[in-house]
Amino acid sequence: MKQQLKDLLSAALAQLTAEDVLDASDGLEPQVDRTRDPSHGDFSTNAALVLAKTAGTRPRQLAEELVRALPQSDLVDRVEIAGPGFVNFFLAPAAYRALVPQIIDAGPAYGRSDLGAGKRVQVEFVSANPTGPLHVGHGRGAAYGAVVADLLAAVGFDVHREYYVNDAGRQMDILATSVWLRYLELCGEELEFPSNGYKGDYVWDIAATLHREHEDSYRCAAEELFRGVPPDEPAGGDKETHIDALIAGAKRLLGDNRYRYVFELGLNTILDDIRDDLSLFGIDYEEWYSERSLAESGAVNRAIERLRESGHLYEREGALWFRSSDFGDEKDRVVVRDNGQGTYFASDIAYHTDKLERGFERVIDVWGADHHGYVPRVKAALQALGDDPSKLDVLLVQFAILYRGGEKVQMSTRSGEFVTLRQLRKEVGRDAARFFYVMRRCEQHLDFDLDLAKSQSADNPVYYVQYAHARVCSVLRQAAEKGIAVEPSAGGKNLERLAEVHEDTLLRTLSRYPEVVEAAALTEEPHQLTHYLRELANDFHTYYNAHQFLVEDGPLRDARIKLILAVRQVLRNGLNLLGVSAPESM
RNA sequence: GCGCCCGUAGCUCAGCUGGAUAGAGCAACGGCCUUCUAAGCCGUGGGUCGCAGGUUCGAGUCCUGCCGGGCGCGCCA
Repeated sequence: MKQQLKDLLSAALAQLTAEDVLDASDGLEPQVDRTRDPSHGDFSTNAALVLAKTAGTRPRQLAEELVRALPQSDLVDRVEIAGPGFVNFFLAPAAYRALVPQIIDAGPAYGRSDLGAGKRVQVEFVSANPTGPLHVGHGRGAAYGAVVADLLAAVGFDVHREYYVNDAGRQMDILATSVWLRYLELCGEELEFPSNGYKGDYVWDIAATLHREHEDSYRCAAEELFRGVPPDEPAGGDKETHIDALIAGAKRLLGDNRYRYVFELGLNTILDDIRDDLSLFGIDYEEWYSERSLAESGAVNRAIERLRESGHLYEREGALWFRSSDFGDEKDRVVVRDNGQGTYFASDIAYHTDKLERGFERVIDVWGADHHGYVPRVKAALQALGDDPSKLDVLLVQFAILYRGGEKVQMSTRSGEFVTLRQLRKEVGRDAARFFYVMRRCEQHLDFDLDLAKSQSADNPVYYVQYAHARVCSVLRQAAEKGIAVEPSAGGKNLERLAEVHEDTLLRTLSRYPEVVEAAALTEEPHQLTHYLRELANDFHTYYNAHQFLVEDGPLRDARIKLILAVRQVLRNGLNLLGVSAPESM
């Protein structure tokens, strides 16, 4: 609808340009907006106000010219000029009613478009280190990224969902060592578990697997391992040097193959868990991209070489630095450490150039807001390598704070006492979790009220929307029991009987859905969709309470059933985009 | 100290990228079930849009400076 009005307006502007009322250079994109106040019509344009200055006329006078130049259309009932020079469009009621068969016929396709024209977009999200199960903090990025991806797909982009697996680096070595230490304990060795190790129960589980499959063949004496290792922090030492020494000891005592095996066992067990967890959360990826593969394929070295050749690297204090401050970063960054090891940043440079080399026209990274300081350096690297940094869009998601009984739920990752995404899903259910996570703008801190998410009441927005869907289904069941034939394919027949205010409101809301999906997709703001669905559900519940659907009057009944069929379709489509189920009964 | 994000009703948040008289939901109060699910609906009250300037026909929205809160400023990932 909005698009059709834009087309009409463009035609009028072209007409006025031809008449020399407007200058061709004025030609800006005509803007058509929904009105807030129904007395201002359905849509309005401020074109006359915007163009008046350059056209050298008064806004209201230009508005009159504009109205005169507007082509005739069945869509528009009448046009008014109001206020300082707004042109208000009042749409024909028939145009709204015609939506009902359009929605029913389109089915799941209603609201989808080809705006993206098949352009390839990559959305990388979650990408949590595979050092433990996903916790509730990851959940928000997961839900948010998934919905952004689905929205972009809905408006016609070719979307590639990707999880960057950080399967290299020290954190993984700490995990492998933690597993092995637990294994040694299972073998009967007595040892002091490092304060910086991973202490979660899942580490015991992986160790148990190792012990079950290989019994004592990975065992060595704990004294041998700990001999010469500098003291841990509680013992007055440094926890970092302590654990690094233990890692080195594990590698030495196990040898390459056995160390590798423990490492892989930990990685794969956790990765399988994450994959399973996300899948149960309704999230599946096109690709799981290994960080390690970047080093193994030489991509990291290639990226570093390209930076060197273009003169953006220098050596200092034994390390290799990237002069990112030349590209707006606040200081330069190390890419190769003095011990010869590449940094995480070096992998990330290679990863991001690889993304662009794979031909994505747009690359979206969903990160936790605590990583915001990292954005300038990645963009700097892309620019230094001659790539276009504007192709990369980093969406920073603020933290979610859980509340239970009005109290903050405490979380700490290392101690293993965190609340996992699995536990959350178990507690509030997938639907509530998915919905709550995307209810707020991503820049906004999220207060996640566990009690509310679980409550089966009107306060709970998920149930509120789902209940509207179930109610429609219930009415249709009743209709079937009464032997009332529903003919969704009967086109616009009887629809002129829809004349109640509640029906008007509902039709207007239904007509907005494609605009909402488009806006939510282009601004990467899923919350627009959750707000819309609540509104649509509200309009439906209001209608439900005000009018009987299964009335004696056959044609009226038919019209109303078609209307609520359309409502059901839009509720379904919207919930589906959010990854939330649309139950037939509740 | 520097950087990013936030500040709108008692609480949690929208506000369509600068438009017309700032909106929802909770919470409070008052109504509505012999009728398709009351997991619902209707009504009432509630605001210095953190503060001060600026930009213009027009600012909650844009620019500057303060104030308050969160996060970040590793050769960790």
